[in-house]
Amino acid sequence: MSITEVRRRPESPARRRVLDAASALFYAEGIHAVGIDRVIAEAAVAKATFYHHFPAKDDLVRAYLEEQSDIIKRATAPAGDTYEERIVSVFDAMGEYACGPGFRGCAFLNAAAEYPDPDHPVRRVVAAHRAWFRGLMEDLLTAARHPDAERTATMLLMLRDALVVAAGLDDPAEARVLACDAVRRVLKGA
Amino acid sequence: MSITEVRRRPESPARRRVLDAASALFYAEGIHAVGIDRVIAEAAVAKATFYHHFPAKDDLVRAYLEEQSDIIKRATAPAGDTYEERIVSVFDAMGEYACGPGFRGCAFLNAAAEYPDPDHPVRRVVAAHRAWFRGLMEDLLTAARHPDAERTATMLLMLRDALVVAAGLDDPAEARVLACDAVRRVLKGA
DNA sequence: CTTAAGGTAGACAGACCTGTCTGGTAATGT
DNA sequence: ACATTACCAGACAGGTCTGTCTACCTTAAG
Repeated sequence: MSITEVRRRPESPARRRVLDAASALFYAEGIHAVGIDRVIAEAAVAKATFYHHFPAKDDLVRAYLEEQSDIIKRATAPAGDTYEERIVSVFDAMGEYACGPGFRGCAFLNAAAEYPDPDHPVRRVVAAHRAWFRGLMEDLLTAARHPDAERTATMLLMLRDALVVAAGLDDPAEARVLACDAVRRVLKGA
Repeated sequence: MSITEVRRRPESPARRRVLDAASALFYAEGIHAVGIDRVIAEAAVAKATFYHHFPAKDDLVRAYLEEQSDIIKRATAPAGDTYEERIVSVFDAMGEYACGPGFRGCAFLNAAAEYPDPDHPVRRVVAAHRAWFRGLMEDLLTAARHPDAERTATMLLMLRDALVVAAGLDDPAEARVLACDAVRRVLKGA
């Protein structure tokens, strides 16, 4: 499997349709609640084709979460003059997204709730995404010579969790405003 | 179904065993992942007996969450001299519990992840529990004449979510300390 | 031209799911 | 004495789950 090969067939249409259908269904209804038959029907793909691209359902779940992680990483661009503005801008963008239609909490936290084993490949993707976010926060803090970057970065990761959970269960607009406010208070209170 | 009747048979042994087995299994492995057959086998109860006490699986799930909510409410006793200490004590107690064995995040958030419909009875129990916690925080804040009790109470609810999520996915001891610290910063930054 | 890869359609196996039903036992309150 | 209630054992129905398999079609590279 050379790089050339990967480039030559970076994506097959059938695989793309499967991943799109699975992403929408898994996120909207939960992973265990959606069967393979539903996915292949929605994707208009033969069963053999599905199992050709994804040897098992868990591989599809992993691909779904990895793609979500990539999308979020690409869409996350801290903006602002001060380090505080840059950090708040990340939370505000997340809050804005959470106010859009079809938001149902965090795909990673929802998935983790369905996979109890921390060593499961799916949980590893969740852990990797959270580690990425925490690293982003720590980078922004250390670049600004924040006196307590490590601990504060973990707190900001926790506030991320708070935002997506509250936005999924209660009022997203309120969660957006309060999360940004809480971020400012946490940054100031160091 | 008079009060006398309810008092006379407040609990049957078989129902108790079912609820205990279901609580352990649902929390440890997830709700959709555990079938009725597993529950009745673990509870050593006949299938007809189970369906006699719980007409459908969702009734069992609701009873499970309602009992968890009652247990938490009974175990939650804010302690301390200042209002800040009383609030932090609640978070510290939650953090201590999260450091114990078998902790796998918040039963309510995990359940909500598996029930997408906000109007579902299970989701209503989740909403009621969260509303109780937020109300407890608001009461403690208003009793201390906090200038921004309503908004701060919601922030504290969000920090509760942050604590249970982080404790379930990362290091519970660290989550405990950082959550308490974040609570203090949020209270001071009003 | 041949071969390989990707695709379609759908039957099939074997397990597990929820929920119903039959039939019988034991205790209890009236 | 009688009726109700709780409980047990387990068969059963109808559906869904994951995953395998056969059989055939199409396209493109070597």
